[in-house]
Amino acid sequence: MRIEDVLVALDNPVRLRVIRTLAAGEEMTCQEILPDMTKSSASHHWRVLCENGIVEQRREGRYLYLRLRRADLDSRFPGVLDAVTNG
Amino acid sequence: MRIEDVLVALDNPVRLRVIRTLAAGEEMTCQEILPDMTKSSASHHWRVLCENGIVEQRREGRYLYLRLRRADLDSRFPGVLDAVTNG
DNA sequence: GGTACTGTTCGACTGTAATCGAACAGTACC
DNA sequence: GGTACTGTTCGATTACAGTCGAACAGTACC
Repeated sequence: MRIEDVLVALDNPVRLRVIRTLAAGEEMTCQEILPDMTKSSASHHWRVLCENGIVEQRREGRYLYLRLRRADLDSRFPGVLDAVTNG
Repeated sequence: MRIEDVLVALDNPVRLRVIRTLAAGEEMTCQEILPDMTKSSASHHWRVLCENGIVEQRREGRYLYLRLRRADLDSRFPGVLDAVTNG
């Protein structure tokens, strides 16, 4: 988990919104998080968030649940996630 | 000082290198920090770093000294700068 | 004033990320 | 099997950031 990758994922208004949404509650389905966005665009952001270690997925039937990797991020880069979510 | 702006400034390998260089020592002249880069390109990065609150400038004759705004960043977003500099 | 230096600004080019629609794969349910 | 839904992948378009060279502004020093 490299800070460079985390920063790539964080430097985007859509992904920042996703992270803040996930930080507020528990795991959510993709459509719950970005209902207004095209599925292809949203899928692109899921991939970036996953590959860069911000989020992990859980498949349940045809639904995909996203969950913030808060513990991993807090232990590896303490303060970063708080800075993002607290503004 | 918004976290969004800070993240924009941090998501770039050149600027990350500048920040780490400045974090190691004290204030430095522009040319000391990026001796290998075109002046116009370097100047572009100074502007981003300044406008987004990462760095402050001090003019001395024809030299420009850059200094990391460590105290401001640490108090506003504790942990972020450490995450960047410590890897 | 003239020369040498530091950094800025401008225009142009290039590469890449974000976006979309359409086609697809997988699952659920009838 | 057929239909409906979730999310992925592909190709194409668009917008923007990074880069460069050239011209410029300001300072220093002779």
